[in-house]
Amino acid sequence: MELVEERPCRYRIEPYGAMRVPGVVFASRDLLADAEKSLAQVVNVATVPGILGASYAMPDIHWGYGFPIGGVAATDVDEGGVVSPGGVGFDISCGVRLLAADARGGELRRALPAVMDGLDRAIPRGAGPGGVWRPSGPGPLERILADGSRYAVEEGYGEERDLVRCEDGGAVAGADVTQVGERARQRGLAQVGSLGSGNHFLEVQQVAEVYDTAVAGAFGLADGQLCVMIHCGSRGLGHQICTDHVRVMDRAMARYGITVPDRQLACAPVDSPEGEAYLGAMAAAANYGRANRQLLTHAAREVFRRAAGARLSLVYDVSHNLAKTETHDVAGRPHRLCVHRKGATRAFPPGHPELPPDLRGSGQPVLIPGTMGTASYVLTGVPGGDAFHSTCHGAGRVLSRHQAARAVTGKEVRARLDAAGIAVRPRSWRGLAEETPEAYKDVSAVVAASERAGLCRTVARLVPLGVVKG
DNA sequence: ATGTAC
Repeated sequence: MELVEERPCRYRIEPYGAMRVPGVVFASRDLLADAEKSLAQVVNVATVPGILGASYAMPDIHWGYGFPIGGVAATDVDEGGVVSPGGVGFDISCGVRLLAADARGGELRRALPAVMDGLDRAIPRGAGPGGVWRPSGPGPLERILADGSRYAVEEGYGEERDLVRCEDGGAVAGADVTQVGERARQRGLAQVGSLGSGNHFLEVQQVAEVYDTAVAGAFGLADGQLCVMIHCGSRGLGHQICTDHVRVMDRAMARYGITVPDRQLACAPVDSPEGEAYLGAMAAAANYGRANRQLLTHAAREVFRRAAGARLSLVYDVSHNLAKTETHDVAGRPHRLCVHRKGATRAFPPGHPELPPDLRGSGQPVLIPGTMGTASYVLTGVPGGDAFHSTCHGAGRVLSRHQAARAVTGKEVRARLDAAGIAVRPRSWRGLAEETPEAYKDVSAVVAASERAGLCRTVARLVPLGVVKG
């Protein structure tokens, strides 16, 4: 694979074979060590029908199902462009929500153990069923799928600002609940308001450094401020929807004369029945994901109110696993695109019409969850942002779960976090070992490369005080 | 990521 360095942190793979567009990789050489398999996936994605611009990879690229994680691919809806479930990923609408407390870290130091104990009891997590809210039947679940966190707020689990500061105002349009299968519903019913496992977490954090005071202020953040970050997705419901629709598309591809170099790139035209069915189900899963984060927000707020007398206000909520219909100028003409972001975060620039009025001047908040025990970042979109206004989403694994669990025990990880002054409330020792920081790339290097590549600007760095893990 | 295998 030949990577041509166009400028710092921007490499190009010239089209060859069935590639319709080049590959463009934003990263430093260091971050691309051992990236052979995922770069081959960048090349594969460049062959999908209707792809426009390039097959993009973010600095945190790693191997995924069909499409790389850290990949962005936009297809032209009006030119036979396809949608692919593999371009979104199994955890549909996995994303991050950041809340700012009306207190500085130091002010709550004495209350922190009680807050952590409260969160330990209040936040359902780990694999399998269990959530803060059990819908009373199919009716309420359908409302969650159709209206996302708008429904949760309507039911009393939030406030108006929670919708203003959430991507898409709390709910993606176009959810089609009839495309959510029975099995997905069954799995979803039991998991509303739960973290899940793996790299998902709820952290109590403190703003450790502000790089742009004005933008941070517009977001509602200041130096020393206490925050809560929630990283989770659509649990078994999104996973089941992905499984179901991949199967349908795998069978339908031949009918549309589509050939792809890897069956995991299964796709269908955006305007085909299969494409519309997937997008309708995907939107429903996205709404489930937002409602999930909203209900966890409510649970965390109750804990902070009781244990510390503190309020939590939403900074932003943004997904990093989603396909969106967006209009972008390409070669001087607006195109209606299906933008797949898989392990990549939308990063709208200042002035973008879809931003709420109070964020128009600053750009969209981009939330980057760090590895357990390390920093997380708040970034913002920039004018002229490349890759259809997208940037990185996190650190990215370098050790498999098995390798990580062999390298360290959960108790060792806990001891290290304790020594660093970070309170951890794990669900399992094994899970803690699998998430040890050395299993991941350095999130700071990922963020630095993203900024160097011109994809975003760094606004603030947050460090954890307490971690709630699945 | 995921009822960590259909």
